[in-house]
Amino acid sequence: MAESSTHVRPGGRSAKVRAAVHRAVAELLAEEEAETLTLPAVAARAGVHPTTLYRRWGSTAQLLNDVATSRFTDDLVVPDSGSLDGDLQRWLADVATDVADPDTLALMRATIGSGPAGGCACVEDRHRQLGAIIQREQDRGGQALAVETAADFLLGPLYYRAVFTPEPASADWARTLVSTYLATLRTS
Amino acid sequence: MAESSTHVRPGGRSAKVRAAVHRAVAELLAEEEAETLTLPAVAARAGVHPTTLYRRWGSTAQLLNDVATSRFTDDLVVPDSGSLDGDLQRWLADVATDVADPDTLALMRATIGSGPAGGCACVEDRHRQLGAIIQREQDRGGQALAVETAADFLLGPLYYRAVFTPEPASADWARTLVSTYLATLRTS
DNA sequence: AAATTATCGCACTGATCGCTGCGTTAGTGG
DNA sequence: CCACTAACGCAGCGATCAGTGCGATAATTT
Repeated sequence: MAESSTHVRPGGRSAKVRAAVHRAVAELLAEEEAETLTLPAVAARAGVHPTTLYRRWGSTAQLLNDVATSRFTDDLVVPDSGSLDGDLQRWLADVATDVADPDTLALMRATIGSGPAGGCACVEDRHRQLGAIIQREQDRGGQALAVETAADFLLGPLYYRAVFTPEPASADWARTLVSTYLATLRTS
Repeated sequence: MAESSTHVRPGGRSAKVRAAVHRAVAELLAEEEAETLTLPAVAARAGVHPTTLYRRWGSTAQLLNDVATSRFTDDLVVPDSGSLDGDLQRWLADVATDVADPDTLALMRATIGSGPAGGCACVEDRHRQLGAIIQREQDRGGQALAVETAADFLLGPLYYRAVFTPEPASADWARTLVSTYLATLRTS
């Protein structure tokens, strides 16, 4: 409603505040328990007045959602290795490395706990990237894979290990996972 | 430290308070956002004085961990269907049904967000059950499977769907997952 | 049955959170 | 360069949270 009347102002200061707040959230989650992640605490760490946070984000849930969406959305274009196998190996290894970082993991946990939509914000972009890889294979003349099924078998175990087990998966493990998955496709 | 001098007292009242508090946590998580899950709020819902919660649990993180451990630990013995396939199908379908419940999901999200050990508390017992099923197959003379790998392929996609996607998996989908997994084992 | 002690309820205090007007600063368009 | 307005800082106000002695209750032991 009235989307033309609200002039968004992404200029210097707003962007700077936003970046400082995002960094503060990441830092606090990295060093302390999620319990202490309150708006005044984030404001103090970011060197920003608490009022700003109450106005722009309103609650820690919305703030976390914003941070997570921003953090887990990269314009990264997966390099074309020429084959589906190569593309998936490289991509999933990168994802595994990213998820293995304790700080990243802390952000994911907090975001998941902030609400029902929290989990989606963490993997939304990964789904998009996986879809792009599969689409590329299809354009190459290869088989057409279901994105959902591929996500279940590739992202599923990866994120499961990260969130539900004491130690996350490695990049090598991710590559093995891709090989196993593709082998399954050939035999079925 | 002096573990023999502190007599644990699981008698009537303590157990009653504990049950009321656990129920209150589940109720509040089911109907409200996780943000409002504070110790006084839980106490009010449970009809218990807040002081009791501060003394026995100390923080919402520890309380959630206790509730989750209790909730996701059932002495349920998986019925012996005679085959690994049957055992797994039945068991994973039950797990899927359990995880598909919105209230259960809310408890899981909150527990994950409460700390690094939160996720483990949710699946610890599932791992134990899976191990028991695999051990039974081995005793039957069947193949010896790695529990970790089986968990990756079975629990992984299931919990991934539940936590990271808008709608969780169904029992039928879980059964299909078991079939696919066992087929993979035969061809490798 | 009486003594013991773990556990809970009550009253109370400081600290902090969530939030709201109001003035000021700094990007944006003419 | 100037007007305009979105965004931020400041001061301050309830409300609630986290935590602490102290007495009462009830489970356990002797």
